[in-house]
Amino acid sequence: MKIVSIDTRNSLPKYKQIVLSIETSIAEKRLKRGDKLPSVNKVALEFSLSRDTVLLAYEELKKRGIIYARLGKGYYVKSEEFTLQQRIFLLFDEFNSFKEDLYNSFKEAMGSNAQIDIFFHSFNIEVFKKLVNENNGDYSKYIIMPTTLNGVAAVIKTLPKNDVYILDQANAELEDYPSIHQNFVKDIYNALEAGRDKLKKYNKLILIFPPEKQPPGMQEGFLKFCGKYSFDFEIIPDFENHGIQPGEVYIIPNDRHLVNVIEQARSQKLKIGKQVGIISYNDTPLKKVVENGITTISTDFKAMGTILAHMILQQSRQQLENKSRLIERGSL
Amino acid sequence: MKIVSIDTRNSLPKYKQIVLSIETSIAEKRLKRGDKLPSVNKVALEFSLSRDTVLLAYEELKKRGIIYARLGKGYYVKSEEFTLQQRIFLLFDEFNSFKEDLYNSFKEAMGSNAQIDIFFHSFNIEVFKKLVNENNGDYSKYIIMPTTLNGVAAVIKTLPKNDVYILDQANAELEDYPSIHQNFVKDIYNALEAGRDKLKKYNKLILIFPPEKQPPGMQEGFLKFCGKYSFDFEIIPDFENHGIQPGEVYIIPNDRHLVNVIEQARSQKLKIGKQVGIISYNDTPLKKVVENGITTISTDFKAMGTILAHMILQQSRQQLENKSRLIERGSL
DNA sequence: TCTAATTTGTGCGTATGTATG
DNA sequence: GCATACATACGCACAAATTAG
Repeated sequence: MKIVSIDTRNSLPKYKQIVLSIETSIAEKRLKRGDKLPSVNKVALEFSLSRDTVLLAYEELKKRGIIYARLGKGYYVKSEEFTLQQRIFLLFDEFNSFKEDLYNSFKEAMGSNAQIDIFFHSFNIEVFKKLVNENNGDYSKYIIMPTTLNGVAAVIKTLPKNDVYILDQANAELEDYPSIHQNFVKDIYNALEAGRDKLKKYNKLILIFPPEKQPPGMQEGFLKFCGKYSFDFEIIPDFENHGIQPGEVYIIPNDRHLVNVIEQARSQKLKIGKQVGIISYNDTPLKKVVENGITTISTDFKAMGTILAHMILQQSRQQLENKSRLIERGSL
Repeated sequence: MKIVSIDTRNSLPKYKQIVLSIETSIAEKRLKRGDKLPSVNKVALEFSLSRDTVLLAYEELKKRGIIYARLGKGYYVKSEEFTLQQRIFLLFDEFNSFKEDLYNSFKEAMGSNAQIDIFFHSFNIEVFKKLVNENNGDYSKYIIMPTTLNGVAAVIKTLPKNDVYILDQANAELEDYPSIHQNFVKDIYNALEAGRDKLKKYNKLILIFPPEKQPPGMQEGFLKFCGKYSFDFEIIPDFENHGIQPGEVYIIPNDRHLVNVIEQARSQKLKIGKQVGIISYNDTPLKKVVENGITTISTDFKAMGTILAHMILQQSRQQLENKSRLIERGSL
């Protein structure tokens, strides 16, 4: 990694890019107090810049007290303590309430020295491509939630490799990038296993699974569990006027379906938690108090945001699985 | 074929001819992403135009996201796809689930020919100022939710006057701008009046009101209603280990407090809708099925988004109050 | 001690976009 | 449409300090 790097596509003024890249080098400990910076002439020559542009950057750093000059010798690092302003590109799939916890905890953990811009691709690859292309070069970090979109890997690879983080979904083509994601296969399997004692009083598992929006791993883990423990099962894409048979357990990723199932159960006078079981995805405060509480399989989005921020601040590059658990309540 | 060409006999305004000829050049691949446009001075000189005319054209192209400027260098092609007629700057206060409906209905009603970028000021005037300044000039419309921040008016006034829309809050200093907002005073007053028959079986109204986050009008309307109909009342900033007396009605803008109140009522074995009343703010699907349904005062955020989009598409400049209503359910 | 090469420091001119009146 | 001040970027010339030979 070089001390100075500039990108002509970047809309940031060149002298500011130089300032930023030197600050980054110091923050990442590639430059330490007393180290000599590359000379003005060298930098100008290497990047085909005017001497004055480089000079402007060095003067700026001098003004901020980060470096000092010795006439006839060179520029040297004076201080390692300053706050580096980060600009973060955060690309979500869609606007929904589960992003709220993630965003807030991420923002909080990044502290005041980060500006975070949020974008949504809405499961549209063209929008995805456009957003990535148009913002490439303008940010210090790129955090991307690719979800189940096809063709994302090629687009992501056009971004600066060291500044990209993958959120929420693992993907074979993106395994070189640091990431924090849910393991959907494992999560649903483990959750069902954790609730197996309670599942025994039911005789059929039904997954409400609209395939475009939900990650395929969910289905895979569900099938794996049903196979292993010989449960009768069904996968339906939607819950519309679907009568409920006593002894069924519904696994419901979407909250609108959850409301439908509860209302249907009530209209059939079926006791939730006795004759019908419900497992919902993603915990929200209200689920604690619906009926006798709704059992949820829940990834801790708050933790996801915090861990992501730490990974960025400490420059660690890991592939982490975000913890998920079964929160047992009265509905199972 | 030149990049820019204008025809004085043409009735089309000169700046629009420039816009059109550059768009054509891009469409015909004579200009590609990253290419430099002829400088403002050159074009002005070549066609004997005022610098301002050329500037107007280039600014128009910038607003549409087709080109961008590098200070001291020139204008460059940013995007080769410019089916997008509108680029919209949407500045929210904070990320929360009620924005979801608003955003989705707005996006839907704007149709495919709009790109919407979302930002959050998090109730911080410095962040607000920075976001507005940095993006001033890059968008065709600016939609802003100023909330209760002081000093926003001066910042907003730096934006192009005809392209600004105010969301969710009215403000005396911003009354010249088109807006769609809740009338918090009227909404809570009318809602309570609508539910007055049911309120009669209770003897005290309690508003849980953390003053920093909630609009002051809410408190004003509450007090007005209590005064007019001689209700005993109390305003508390938080609900922490607050014992419930039978006969109390809680008006709860925040959902975490809602959960606390429900749990407290249950632990005191008080029947919600009989001995304790609850009115919650903002409807969500789950509130239909909590207890026997939670009565909510709810602005239709979905309608707000749709109306906003229509206002923009039809270039109407009105100050509208968004409709709000009391959704009566079992909790009152 | 002299010289050449390297480096910082200073000054001036020109071109371009940005902002304001 | 015109004028003016300002920020960014590039290029050239020259002075002053340091270092290596």
